[in-house]
Amino acid sequence: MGRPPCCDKVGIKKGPWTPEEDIILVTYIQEHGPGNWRSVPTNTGLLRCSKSCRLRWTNYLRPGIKRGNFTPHEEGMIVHLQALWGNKWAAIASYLPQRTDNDIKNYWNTHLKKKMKNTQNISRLLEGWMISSASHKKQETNKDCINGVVESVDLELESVLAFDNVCSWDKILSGDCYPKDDERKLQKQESPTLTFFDRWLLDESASQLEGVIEQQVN
DNA sequence: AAGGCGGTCAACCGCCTCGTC
DNA sequence: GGACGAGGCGGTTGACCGCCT
Repeated sequence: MGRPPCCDKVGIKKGPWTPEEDIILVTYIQEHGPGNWRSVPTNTGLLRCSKSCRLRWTNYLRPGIKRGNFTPHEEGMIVHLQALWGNKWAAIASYLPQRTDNDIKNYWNTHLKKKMKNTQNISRLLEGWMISSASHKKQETNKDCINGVVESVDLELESVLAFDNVCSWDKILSGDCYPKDDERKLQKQESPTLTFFDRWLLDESASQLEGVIEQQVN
């Protein structure tokens, strides 16, 4: 016998919240404050599970939530923190107080994971070329060239993980680099119109790969 | 015009953690 | 120390939307 559900499923409404339900929930929380979610459905008459009420509040209705596009800085923070901690979305969200863990998780799954995969694929492709070129006459030259590209990929990765060159990787690992310091430093910088990944995928990698391919052909 | 398809994101599910008794 | 309950968390789902054919 497993644990009983958090609330009686009979008569519980599911699916998207209506504006009326939102108003009821917000009004109640403004009067009583968030917490004691178990009593919220009973006291408000909402036909929602207590968990659903909490989730609606924390992910959507809570004041101070920033919606819309993520800035390059936020993107860099997410990539960096995800690399450090893995899928600890709540911990990552604590460094981005205007974003919810759900938002960050969705953004990672729909945008960043794809970009990271592209980067890894290109890196793997280059390594593959390195192996296949072993029998080639220009083996050493190619190897050096491809090694250089792979190295630059690593360096770029390191730089983005280090908040776009604001903080060194060593410092981050040692815990000497905190988001608030970086925010101040970043405020002095021009905001790039493209993210690192966009720039890298569009420009840097394209031109470098062209060079490698040209060498392979020649 | 309409059906297919993929991307996005709000919401749900079930497990985990922590506090209380 | 263990049972129980509430809240927290991460993975997953499904509705919706826009684009493509």
